[in-house]
Amino acid sequence: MQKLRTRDFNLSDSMECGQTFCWQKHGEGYVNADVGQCVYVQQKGDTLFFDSSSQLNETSLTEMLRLSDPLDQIQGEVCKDELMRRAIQYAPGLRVVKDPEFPCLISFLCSIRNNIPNIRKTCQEIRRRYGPVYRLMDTEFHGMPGPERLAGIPPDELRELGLDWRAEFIARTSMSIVREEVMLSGLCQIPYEEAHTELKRLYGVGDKVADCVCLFALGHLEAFPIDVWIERVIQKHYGIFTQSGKSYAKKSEAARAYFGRYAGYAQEYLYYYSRNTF
DNA sequence: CGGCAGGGAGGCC
DNA sequence: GGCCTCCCTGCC
Repeated sequence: MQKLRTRDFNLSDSMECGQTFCWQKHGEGYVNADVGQCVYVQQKGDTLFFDSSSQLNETSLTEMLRLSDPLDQIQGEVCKDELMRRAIQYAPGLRVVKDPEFPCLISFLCSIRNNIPNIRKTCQEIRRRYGPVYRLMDTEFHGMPGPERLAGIPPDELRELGLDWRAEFIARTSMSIVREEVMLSGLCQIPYEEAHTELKRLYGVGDKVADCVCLFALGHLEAFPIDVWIERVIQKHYGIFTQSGKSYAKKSEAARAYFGRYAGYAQEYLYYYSRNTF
């Protein structure tokens, strides 16, 4: 096990807040097998203990967990009101993750009108049946298959994994990636709006899923995904976000204008806080 | 007046 | 949630 000292970071809050389906609880820590290898991390106090199936340096882990994000500054900038102050206080060590693009995209296609346990289950079923196997800590872990593999599976076969009608989204989106109709790599270097528009060209990817990929995989920290929970928070506390229009685009744009360049972090704090306390 | 873009509503997957 | 279709509105 390697060691990495951290500050202002809480692993379990970051893993359990609902932002990632690439990381899974394992023993006293969490495992991510979707990065071309298998990575294990656990936290004791301010120290992270980590291990991996091939090799992983501190820099890579720092990127995956966004440990270099200036959290003090971020929280200072998004803390615009009393509710946000409480939401930050509820999980001050919560950081946005940086998950790999394709697995993140697939997991959020699985999330469409689905509950978290079932999202985890269906994602894991895809990994178990089609993904590469890694060995770590005397245990086998399956990672998310790549687009080439997924595109070759008949939608009906995917459907039976519990994916139902989402299978069509996954099959067609995977095919589009294989055909390079949309280039996932590269979307982190172009502006958020352009990446969002580009992602929506994929069949099954709408405003919300595109924002999740922008935030959790591409590092576009201004992305503000609006799901039913965040929508409730908006209705109850941020009526101002609906003043210039009730469409998704207008509301998320208003949230970005209000919270600023780190609106995605604000969304995470609000999401986690509201789901666990309201 | 017509044509057409944009947003809301409902049904279906 | 996303897609599709229908319908209303607003605009030049």
